[in-house]
Amino acid sequence: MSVGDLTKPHGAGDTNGADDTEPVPDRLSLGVAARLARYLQVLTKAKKEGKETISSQELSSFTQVNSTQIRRDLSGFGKFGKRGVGYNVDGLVSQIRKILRTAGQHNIALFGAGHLGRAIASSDVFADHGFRVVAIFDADPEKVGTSVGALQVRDVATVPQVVEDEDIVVGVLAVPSSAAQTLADQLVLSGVKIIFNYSESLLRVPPEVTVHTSSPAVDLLYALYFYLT
Amino acid sequence: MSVGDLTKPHGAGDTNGADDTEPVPDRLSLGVAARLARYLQVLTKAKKEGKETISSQELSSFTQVNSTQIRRDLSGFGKFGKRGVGYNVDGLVSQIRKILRTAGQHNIALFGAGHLGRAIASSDVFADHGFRVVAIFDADPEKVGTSVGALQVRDVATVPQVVEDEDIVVGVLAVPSSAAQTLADQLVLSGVKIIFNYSESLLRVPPEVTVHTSSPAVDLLYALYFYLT
DNA sequence: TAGATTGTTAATCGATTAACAATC
DNA sequence: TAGATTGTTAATCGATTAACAATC
Repeated sequence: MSVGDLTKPHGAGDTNGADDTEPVPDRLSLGVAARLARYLQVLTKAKKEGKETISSQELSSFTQVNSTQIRRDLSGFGKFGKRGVGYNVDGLVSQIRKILRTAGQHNIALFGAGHLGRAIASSDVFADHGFRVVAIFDADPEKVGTSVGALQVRDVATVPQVVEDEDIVVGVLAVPSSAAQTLADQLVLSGVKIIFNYSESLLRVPPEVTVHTSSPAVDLLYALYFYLT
Repeated sequence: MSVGDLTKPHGAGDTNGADDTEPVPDRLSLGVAARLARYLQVLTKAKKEGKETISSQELSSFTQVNSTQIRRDLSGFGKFGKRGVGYNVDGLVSQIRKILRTAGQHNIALFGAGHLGRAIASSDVFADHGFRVVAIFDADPEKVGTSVGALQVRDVATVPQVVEDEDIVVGVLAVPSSAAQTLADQLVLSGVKIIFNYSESLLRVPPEVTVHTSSPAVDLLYALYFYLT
């Protein structure tokens, strides 16, 4: 993923007047996109807890993002809030989904049927955001054919076929380091453009493919630093 | 964690001249700290793969951070690289650890002995960065006393005692949403200041406590957005 | 030497935030 | 109405990056 050319400020160049949803600009800046995704996470949880309305101040306390910035981020796309009241949780969720263009369903292939793989498959973190785990693979022949939730573990040899048949957009690697690069190569060959890496290895992929490496320890280091100082 | 007052630029106010390590400023800016932690993650993996030297360009390709910025981030603290060669991996790891003040060992208590808990306990993501899981808890009486790796699952009633005895700095919640807030409350009462939340719930904690919520789906949404546009 | 890569400058651009009028 | 919270302005400050001399 190149980072150099995504900087058009959101909302720039709008020419319409009295609507309450501005046209979504071509491309959000990296920061805005990241924050919107973050708001969405909190909103989704808030919705589960039955909250109907949320203020920028509340969103701020859960996201660590300044409340002015939250209002600014949102007001760039329309007037979603009610003064004196806050934002409607449901409404805001669908607005942000629209802005992030992730209102649809996206299919995930999961690699590794160990503890981590099973944890991911049974969790609804992904499901809440429109991602569905539609296939699980494991290199261990003994695991192939066994069930994980409603899915049967598949043989990794069938990856290209399954990617095509199931319209898979994201590959999630919950496998040992030793297996990760080979699987990444297969995913790339099969046309998958987004790889989520939970393994310890550094993946080498072509520039058009995005690898996101999970980094709980990095996040911890970061939190610890601000705790220690 | 308040975000408003951490903005002193790194390296500002230095008065020394001809050393190769500048004094570490009082507090890194949020961005620099986050990036340094990120570099550390890649360096740690590179080290495992036997790499002795790494260039800012290589670091850039694995971190998505511009190579100029990497050089700039590092040169703020000293001249760690060799022109024409790059950075020594080992050396850079210890320099960054020193800058982040996380060179020591820090103890973690893990909550939840399900799939996710076991995956975390058996992984070395944390161990690689000096974090050690020293206690595992579970609310299920049937699991208490069973083994997870070298550790025995403990009763959650013993949390305050264990936090004190084992000098626990971080609590990691790998439990269902329904249990998360209660455990967070207990951790706060026991004096733990950093909570890592893998559950689906929004945790309410006092301002001096930092909650980091894991958000793979948020990261995916973000990646997907830039893939779709 | 020739090639590579750092360290650093200088300029730009976006992010951040306090403050407050508008208004629910 | 009184209280609360949004939407927006205006000003500041930090992040970002191209470019290149220094030097391994």
